[in-house]
Amino acid sequence: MADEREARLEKLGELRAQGIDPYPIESARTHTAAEALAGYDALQGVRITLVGRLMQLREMGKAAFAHIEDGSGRIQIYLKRDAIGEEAFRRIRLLDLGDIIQVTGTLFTTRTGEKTVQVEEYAMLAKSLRPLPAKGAGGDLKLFDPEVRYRRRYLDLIANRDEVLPIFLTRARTLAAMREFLNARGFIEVETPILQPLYGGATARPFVTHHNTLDRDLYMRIAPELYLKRLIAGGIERVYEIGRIFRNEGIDRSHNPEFTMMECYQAYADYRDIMRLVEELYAHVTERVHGTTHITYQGVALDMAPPWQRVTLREAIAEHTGIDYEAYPEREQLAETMRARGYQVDPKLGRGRLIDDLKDAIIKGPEARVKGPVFLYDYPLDLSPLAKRKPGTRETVERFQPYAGGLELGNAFSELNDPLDQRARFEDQARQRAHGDDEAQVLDEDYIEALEVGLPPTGGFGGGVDRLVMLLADQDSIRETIAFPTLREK
RNA sequence: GGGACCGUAGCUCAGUGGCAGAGCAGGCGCCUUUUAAGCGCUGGGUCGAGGGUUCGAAUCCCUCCGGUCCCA
Repeated sequence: MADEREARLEKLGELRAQGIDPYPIESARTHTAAEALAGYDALQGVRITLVGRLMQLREMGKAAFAHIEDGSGRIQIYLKRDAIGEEAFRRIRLLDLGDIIQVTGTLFTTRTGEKTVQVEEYAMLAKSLRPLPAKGAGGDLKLFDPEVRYRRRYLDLIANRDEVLPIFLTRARTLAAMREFLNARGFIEVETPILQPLYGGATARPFVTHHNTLDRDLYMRIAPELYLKRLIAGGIERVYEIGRIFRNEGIDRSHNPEFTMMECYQAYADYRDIMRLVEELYAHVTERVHGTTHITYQGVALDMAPPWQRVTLREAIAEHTGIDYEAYPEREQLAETMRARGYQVDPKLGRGRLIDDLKDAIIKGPEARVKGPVFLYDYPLDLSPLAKRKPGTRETVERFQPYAGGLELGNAFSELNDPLDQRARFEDQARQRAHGDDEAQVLDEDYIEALEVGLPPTGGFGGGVDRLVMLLADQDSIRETIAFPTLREK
């Protein structure tokens, strides 16, 4: 047959001609495949009805073996002419791999020892019109083309279920464990605007959209931060939000334009309190997902149990690169020192961004020395316009980032609550923007007004959920953790 | 943004200037405990798209589209 879809359409037509609805409403499952296998002894002689996708079919003249797979797993079925009747047996030729069927019968064990349903009746539940990825060596379906896997994730889940499904289960458990932990500590889950008149809370370019009735542009949020802190100002002392955020930037193994962020804020806390919160949160989530805090990420053993190592950014960079950036207070001095040690220096980047590059050099890539889990803390002020200055310093803020396995997991600080300082920081950002940095943050008058009403001393954290799932599922690409990652339009 | 590599049947892949191939999947036939079932026969291609070089292009060149990896 030239076209398999045509062949399947013909079979569909034959079913209809025989008065059989190929897409009936009713199904009547009594057990899942896993329940049938697990309850084999108790189910002896009991008529059970299972459903599932037809994954294999081996016809043998007057009998046929097949495997069906439901959400719980796979089970073999045996279709014997003498058991199902002449007419039903002839109808087997109208079955195709991929069809979703229902079988009723009793359990038995074959000569080769496989628990199997001896079918008495079967019915079509949904006719499949397109072929599945084919069996390869070992009898398993094969689908390797990443483009097909991401664009048509359903095929990926059908063909690569054992590898792919656990990742999404890890994702679900991660989210549930986060909420469990935060709820238990009195954090209130809230939802704040995704469509924002101004974007803020992070250093990134936004997606712009348009509201027709208001006839104005709105921005997809790049972070929920400024709204969550408004709620803290309103007296909700512990808040968190888990939701999608959008950053108009490149796509690579650790970046997707839309991704999931968890941000939490706690009044009357500072960044040291938040460090303890974060390490306990991550240990709890790891424990819930894996049953232990000991994990392996890309071959590196990590223990997520508190306390995590704490190293100042300055010390970490000095130890692993030999460059003490505090010794080079001017941008050009630092740039010269970096060039002398073989680092590429982007002439457009300011001093803070150069320090950021040094940080990446010790964390990411094959040369990375810092495996973690670790908190790097005390960051340059000009990179952190929403963080509070460290007492006794001029250019350092109370900020930290957790890292594990080379992954940047989040960002936290003692929140800047001085409205006058905040205004000055925004104005500095505006100057950086005027110098061509289109990721610099924009001044948000309404947010400053909230600070003027009064934001208590507050510690906050924002963490990437997708990256945490990468860590916990031992995946090296964020695309494996997102059901439908962003791809170019084909 | 730069570089390298990849795109051939439903899937996984060979083929690198001379008739478009294999395994599995599909179709037909045989087979009543098989399980990568087996045996026999068999259909299936815009070689990502467009342009160029050549007597001749899946193969060489250019542009574009999509993907992967590395770098920024």
